[in-house]
Amino acid sequence: MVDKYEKIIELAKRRGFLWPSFELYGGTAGFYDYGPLGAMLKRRIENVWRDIFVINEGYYEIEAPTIGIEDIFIASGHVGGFSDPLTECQKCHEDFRADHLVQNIVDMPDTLSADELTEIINKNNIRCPECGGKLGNVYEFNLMFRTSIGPGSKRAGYLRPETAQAMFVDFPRLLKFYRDHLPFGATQIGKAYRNEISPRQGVIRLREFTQAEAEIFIDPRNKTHPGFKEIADIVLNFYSQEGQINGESQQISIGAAVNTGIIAHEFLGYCLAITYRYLTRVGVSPEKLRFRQHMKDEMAHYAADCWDAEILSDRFGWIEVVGIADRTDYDLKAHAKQSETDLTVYVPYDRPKKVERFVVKPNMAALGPRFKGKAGKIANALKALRQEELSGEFIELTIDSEHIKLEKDAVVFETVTEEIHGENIIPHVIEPSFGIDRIMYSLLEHSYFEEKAIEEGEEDEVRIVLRLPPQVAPVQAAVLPLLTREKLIKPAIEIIESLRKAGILVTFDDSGTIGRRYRRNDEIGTPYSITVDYQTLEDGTVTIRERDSMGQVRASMSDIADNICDLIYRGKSFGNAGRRV
RNA sequence: GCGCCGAUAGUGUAGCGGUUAUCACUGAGCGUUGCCAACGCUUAGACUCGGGUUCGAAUCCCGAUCGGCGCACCA
Repeated sequence: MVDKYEKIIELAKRRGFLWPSFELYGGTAGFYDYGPLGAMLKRRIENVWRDIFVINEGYYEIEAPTIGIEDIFIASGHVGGFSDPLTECQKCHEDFRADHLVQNIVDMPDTLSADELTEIINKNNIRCPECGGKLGNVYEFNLMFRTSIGPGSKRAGYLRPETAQAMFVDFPRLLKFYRDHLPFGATQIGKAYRNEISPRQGVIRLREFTQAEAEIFIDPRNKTHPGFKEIADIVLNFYSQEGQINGESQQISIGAAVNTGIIAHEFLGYCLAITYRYLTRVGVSPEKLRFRQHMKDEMAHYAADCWDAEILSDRFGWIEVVGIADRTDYDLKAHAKQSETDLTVYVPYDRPKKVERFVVKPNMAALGPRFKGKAGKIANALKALRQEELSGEFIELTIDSEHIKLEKDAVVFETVTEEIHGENIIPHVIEPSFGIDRIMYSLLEHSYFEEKAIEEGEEDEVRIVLRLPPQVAPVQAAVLPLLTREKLIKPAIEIIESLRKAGILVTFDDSGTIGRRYRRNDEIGTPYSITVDYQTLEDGTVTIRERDSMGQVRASMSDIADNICDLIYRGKSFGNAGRRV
């Protein structure tokens, strides 16, 4: 049985969307090349993402190295947490999580090093749970690709396992760029790398893949979104925590989902909405799309709420293509700690707050000469005292088990009223994270149709057509002379030139019959075919043929580029592109 | 990593120890062709890799690689 996955992969290979990498040398699992059409399709998918997140939401794009230094991934937890301690049975060669094997013997097995785990296994004579064989030395399998920076191996570098970290690391710069105002966001589209143990399923699980991520920094006390009203009525297919327990999803509006607490807050709801708009705009079928909430135990401990956009695929079922999480202040805190840098935002109050503060000022001019080296300690001890303790005739202190008695003029204190104009807060981070490769595969699958040709007397001809949205189709128009005649080729070339000047990717094809050429273009999703015939020579008109309906209109050659641009980018209906034929 | 199955032109396939590796589609060229995979002629193109058995291997055996499925893994 040939399923849709096989058909897509076969088409993708044959027509130049996806090729296994290094195929000449036998290929390597987990790597794919994007061929000429695939690269263009991917670029267009990314550009729609840019249009939404960068241009319309205003989250500027940055570009950081794909290699990161060790500190970053210590802070992010990938150095310590993105690996598992494994031990292999010497007899049956089964791999086991070493920390799981010793969890009944020691308290915190996940804090132990590989060597410590090996020792514990040997001491306690732990054997293979499967066959009772001897277990080998414990080793850390980290899913990051490690390399070294510069000569030697002193400075470790890692290929980034996600694009997100750069936005956290650049936080102080971004904050200045956005002139100290929350909320703001930054995005990145780029490669990420994970050394998967056993990648499979084509482009669904890759060792090198493309992410499009946004990190949006918001005020933790205000998780509303100014654009929420505008999207509140959008109905999505929700698969909530509760829904998963009951095994059913529900169709409700985002507004209702936020009001009833299914979605934690407006900002996440808004991100779900733009994710929905994005995915359907690039060609994902809405009925094969759902938003699944992470279960409590599935969510990272620091996350406030997390939703995945999942797409239904023929072979793999529901696959995760987008993750949308409220990561709270976890990442900024982690980097603040690791870098010993303040990663907070000063947020002014609407009105300054009056705060009463008790201020103690030790009289250092008196304490210094009298206590010499101890003066500092005494001063600090004085500052810690309360008003009652300072108000007596004498002040008594014990410093380093030495009793000290001071006159009351050793210190001045007062209660001052200060105006506080704001405070430093650690923003919370909303992270929509898109897997571009998976999205591209999904929309190939959702765009792929086989149609029975309706010609009479013909055998069961099947028309393969890729119904990609015109704005992401790699080839946007084909120009076809009806016959291979010099007279017809000449105007065709003129048309090609005008389309190219307008930024339209266009192909020329005069090989084979016109029907064959239409079919070739249907298969790669070319939305429009422009055919030059003998009437063109008489009145300067051509036919435009629409991929999906196979209908045709006759339109003027003189403004053909504008006409095609309107069809592709500006939502002009095909019927308005010319006179029906 | 483990187990099972598989790998032949661009694609899909036949061949399962013995000529020059089958067929279809596809691609290219020429002719023909007045709008949906027409036709004729010409032409291009493959046994995943490495060992072994054998007089002889695409075919049998072993290993590797890749792919599919199941297990494990998927912060």
